[in-house]
Amino acid sequence: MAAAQTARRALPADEAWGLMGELWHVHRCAFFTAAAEFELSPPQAMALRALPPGEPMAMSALAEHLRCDNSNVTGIVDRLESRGLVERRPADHDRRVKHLSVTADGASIREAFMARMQTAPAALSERLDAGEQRALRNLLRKALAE
Amino acid sequence: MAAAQTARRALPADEAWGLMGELWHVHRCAFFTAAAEFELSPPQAMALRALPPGEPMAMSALAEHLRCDNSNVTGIVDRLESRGLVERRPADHDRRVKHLSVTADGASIREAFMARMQTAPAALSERLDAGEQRALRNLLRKALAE
DNA sequence: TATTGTTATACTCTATAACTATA
DNA sequence: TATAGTTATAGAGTATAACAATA
Repeated sequence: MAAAQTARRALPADEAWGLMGELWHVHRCAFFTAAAEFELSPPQAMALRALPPGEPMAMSALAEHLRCDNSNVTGIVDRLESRGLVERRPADHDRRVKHLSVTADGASIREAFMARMQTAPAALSERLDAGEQRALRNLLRKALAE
Repeated sequence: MAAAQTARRALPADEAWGLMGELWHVHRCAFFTAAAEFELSPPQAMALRALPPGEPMAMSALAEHLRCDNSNVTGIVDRLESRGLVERRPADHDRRVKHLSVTADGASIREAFMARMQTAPAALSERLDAGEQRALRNLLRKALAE
């Protein structure tokens, strides 16, 4: 039992996961910084990211995506809507459901925000050479395939 | 300019970073779930993680680590202290400074929490074979060296 | 009756500014 | 006077429960 735990803990995947935790920290800070630049709170930024232009989403679907209760989404969307970044519309098939979609302003901020987020930190782009970067990308592609 | 941006965007490191964003999401959920299991709010869990047993830390240092204002730390530590997980003590060299340290209970919860967090998700431990896991670990070690 | 979204409530996190107690 | 931490205040996120409109 103890031996099994030790073996489990010794998996390179676990150490890789721990190292990714550090990158996670970096990513987290990058996310907060980028969100603040656009005057978005973290949940607002997550919501905007979850709303690709032209793909309306129900409030409950957004709540599921944000992993929070429906009731929270009301306030988060209220604030995005008051800034004119998203809009609500009753769904055609069921008038209880409200469909969210990004406005033109929202789409433009969304794109700028996501472009800002997609630049790798120096740890990746400078400390790894081109071949190593490709190797890392390929391993992650495989891990996340499907 | 546009060409340079395109070149920059095409770096494998950027794509790797994007893929890591997905893993980040997984890690984020794992973190929230693990924190909730121990009835810790996310900032409380981050604070506990920042306090290795036997290494007291000033309130302001913890604030810096959590990247929030000093005033927030007061409340976060209040709640941890009321559960008996950490304790405050005026520092010897300067009685304005308060040193935080985990109690025995705090250290035990901290260890369990961190053990819970260090297990890699299936995406890493099952979809990659042992050699690939080692390769991933080595690349991340290099990226994060020092 | 069941479901979608809202409202009400209570607690936590967050930043700013004013305060205290030390230095 | 300058600094470490606290308190006061206000806004935002969170969950639970009760509610409205619709199905």
